[in-house]
Amino acid sequence: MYLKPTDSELEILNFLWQAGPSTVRAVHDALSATKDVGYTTTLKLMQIMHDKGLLYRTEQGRSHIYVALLGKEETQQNLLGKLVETAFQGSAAQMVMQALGNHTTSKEELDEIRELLNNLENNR
Amino acid sequence: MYLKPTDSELEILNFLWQAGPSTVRAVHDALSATKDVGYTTTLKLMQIMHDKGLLYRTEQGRSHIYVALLGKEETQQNLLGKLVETAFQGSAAQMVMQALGNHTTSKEELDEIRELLNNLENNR
DNA sequence: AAATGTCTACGAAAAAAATCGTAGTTGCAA
DNA sequence: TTGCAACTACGATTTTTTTCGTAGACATTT
Repeated sequence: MYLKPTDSELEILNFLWQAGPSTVRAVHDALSATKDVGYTTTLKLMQIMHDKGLLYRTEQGRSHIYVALLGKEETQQNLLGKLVETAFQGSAAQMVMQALGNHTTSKEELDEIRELLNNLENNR
Repeated sequence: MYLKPTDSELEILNFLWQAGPSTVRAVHDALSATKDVGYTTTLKLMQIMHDKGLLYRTEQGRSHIYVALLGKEETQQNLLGKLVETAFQGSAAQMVMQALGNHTTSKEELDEIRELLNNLENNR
């Protein structure tokens, strides 16, 4: 069964996806750069995530090294799917239109998307 | 300041967007078709949403008629923007690719998106 | 008029998330 | 060896969200 990470958990996962296996200290230092939060809060969150099976950890001297057990793409997929369902009545296209219409997207990115569209239609 | 609706609140908003001004009864009947929840729960939620300024209401005899104060597109935009930021590092294109790659989208929808892409590039 | 049904209001509890203080361990430096 | 720094564990609290029971008001039915 899939467990939807909370917003705080997602912040931690994001860091771990980008940085790879990390200590609580490393995660906390990164988070506290943008957010006012105590060290033990981050620690506790990561402990809870470990309990839930979202993170794996190994001992490293007197500290722990944590690793994300959820894949980045897998998680993005889940969150996205949920949003499409709950806020866009299941229409991914509807959502895509909104996203493209209102965010600034470079020509390169648009081209990339166009290519994807072509592939999708060809493989239909 | 924008208030992010919770998941339950979003369900109610969805109904109101689709059905227009409605009584608690109407909302509840719709929700309870797919979800097991008591009438007073729906009532309370809508009262809270009213307190928060998410819903407007008028008296109608001994009941109330509720109207969504948040626009549908505006809300979709907000939720989407937040997801792009928190789960896709701000890249809408990245998100679009994931969405299109993994959801079933009809040829018509794909064509519509392609057209949007063309317009976007032309107006650059 | 009495009983029944349908509302709202309101308080409170339950559940889920987030926050943080304190205590205890261990390594390292003075 | 004493003290400081960096960890974890854990309990408790706070905040947010969800849920629902009870009470009171007002129509409608019998």
